[in-house]
Amino acid sequence: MSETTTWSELRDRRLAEPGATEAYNAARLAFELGAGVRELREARGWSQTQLANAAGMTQSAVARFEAGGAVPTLPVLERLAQALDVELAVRFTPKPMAA
Amino acid sequence: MSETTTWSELRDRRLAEPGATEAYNAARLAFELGAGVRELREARGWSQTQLANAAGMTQSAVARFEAGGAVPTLPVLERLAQALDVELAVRFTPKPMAA
DNA sequence: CCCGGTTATAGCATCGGTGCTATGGCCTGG
DNA sequence: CCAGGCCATAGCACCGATGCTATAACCGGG
Repeated sequence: MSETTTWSELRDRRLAEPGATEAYNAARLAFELGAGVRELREARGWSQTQLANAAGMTQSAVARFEAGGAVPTLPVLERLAQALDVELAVRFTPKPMAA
Repeated sequence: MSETTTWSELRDRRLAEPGATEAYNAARLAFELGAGVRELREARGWSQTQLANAAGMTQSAVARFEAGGAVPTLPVLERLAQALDVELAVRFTPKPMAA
């Protein structure tokens, strides 16, 4: 994740346009969720294949998701949560304090 | 909808088939999120058109969303949250208790 | 009675996530 | 060296959410 990747390019471009931060935040969410799933999965000692099987998908789908390759949809998140035996919480919370 | 088939019927039916609860939960999430957005919007005294404008979408999209007509995607939720000046929280939480 | 504002719904095009198969690289154990 | 398990990626078809315009229903005030 260094400056040589297209990541920073994309981010800067998106941050440049006003009101484009949402897409960036969504991508960020995807990445964090992927990392979270990976943690939960590894904590259980499962392989991607096992989790995929439990969640009704294939290993490639799990890999893509954990890599943050796409912003996941709520049904998929729900299935993963169910497979990992955790609860998926999606809610609007009052903003902390920032600008 | 409330003529012969009731909500609880639908729920029970879906809960009956194994592995179908995810889709049901996703739909439920869509509905709850739609209601939540409606609350936040009305609390600000905004019209669907105003919110749509602020969120970079059209009134019809907001209406569809509030009606729970489709399971929203994370980018859309992020934009709505930003327009409503709230934070969108999506996370996996340890399950309270089995059911 | 018409008009402006608001919400709901339909129809349609497009974009993107999902699901799948297949493959390659990597490491470990036999 | 070879076999097997694990992960990453590519390519593709399909489905569904999104975005749009247009329209209907409703209600308020002029």
